[in-house]
Amino acid sequence: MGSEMLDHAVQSLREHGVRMTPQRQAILEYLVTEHSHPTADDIYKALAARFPNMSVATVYNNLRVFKDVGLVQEMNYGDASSRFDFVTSKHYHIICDTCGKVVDFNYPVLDEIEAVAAQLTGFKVDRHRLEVYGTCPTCQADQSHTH
Amino acid sequence: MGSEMLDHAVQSLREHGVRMTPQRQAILEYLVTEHSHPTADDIYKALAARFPNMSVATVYNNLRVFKDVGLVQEMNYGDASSRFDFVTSKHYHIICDTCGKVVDFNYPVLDEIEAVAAQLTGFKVDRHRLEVYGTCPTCQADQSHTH
DNA sequence: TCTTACATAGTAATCTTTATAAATAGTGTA
DNA sequence: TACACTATTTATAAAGATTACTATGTAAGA
Repeated sequence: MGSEMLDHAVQSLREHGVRMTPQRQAILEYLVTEHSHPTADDIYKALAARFPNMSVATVYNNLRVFKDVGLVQEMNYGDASSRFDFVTSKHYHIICDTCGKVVDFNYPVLDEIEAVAAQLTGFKVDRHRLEVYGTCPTCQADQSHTH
Repeated sequence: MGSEMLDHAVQSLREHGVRMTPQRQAILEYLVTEHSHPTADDIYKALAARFPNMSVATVYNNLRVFKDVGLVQEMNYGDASSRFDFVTSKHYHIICDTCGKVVDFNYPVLDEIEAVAAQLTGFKVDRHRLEVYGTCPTCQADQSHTH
């Protein structure tokens, strides 16, 4: 299941003339396997055991490559580091203000707002970005206890 | 007109126990007057003439204060600096991928997606964030010339 | 006016991300 | 399989944005 997505991703990279290296493979695997919306540093730390000499720059380089090929989506919240999400199907994100957890949820793609924006502003629209913010169930529970 | 919003903002700050200083006043004025979605550095540079000794930290401190009181919204795109927008009425933003220009456009507030997200994930929803990306008319023209 | 806590200035420090250059290692081809 | 070409990695420096810190200054109420 995950392996299928991985194979597809590798093939997609090959078609773009991107070479496969062990580090690249590992970063990709991590993104496919974990659904944790990791930061570059998360990935770096997670793979430190297998690749003690891997550079942080390698993580960033590869994330950029994946992004350029369209395999990965970069998300940037406020002050913190960017988070990276392996693109599977169309979904939006909801983010916990307290603990930072990111959860996917499905919702029909908002094509209409793109059309309206284009009409009102004269922009040629490429894409949009939508995120919902709030408090996750866990943090809600914590808050009522502490209170 | 702008003065009314300014007065209201100052009053709102007073109610939150925030002191008014010349620097704070100036930063607030700038945000109300300009509709340019400035970065912290934009503001710093714009006020350098009037406040030659003002620190960048002061700009950041005040922007945070304004944000905490709800007067200002912080927007963060990819790698660049955060941009700050004085909150007037409900509107969304469209951003040019080429030159970075930010333009407001009006669209009915998407309350529904908040409700759906809450139901699907169990989050207590607070707000959402929506941005459209594309190419502004100016950059579209430039691109067809260069081509 | 006096007092006190908050704000500012100035600077150092932190954090994230990118740039650079030399060393390394994929991948197609002979 | 060996070679050559070039992308990739590593290591480190550097850049850029934002925050932390501390002494000094100042707004605002008594």
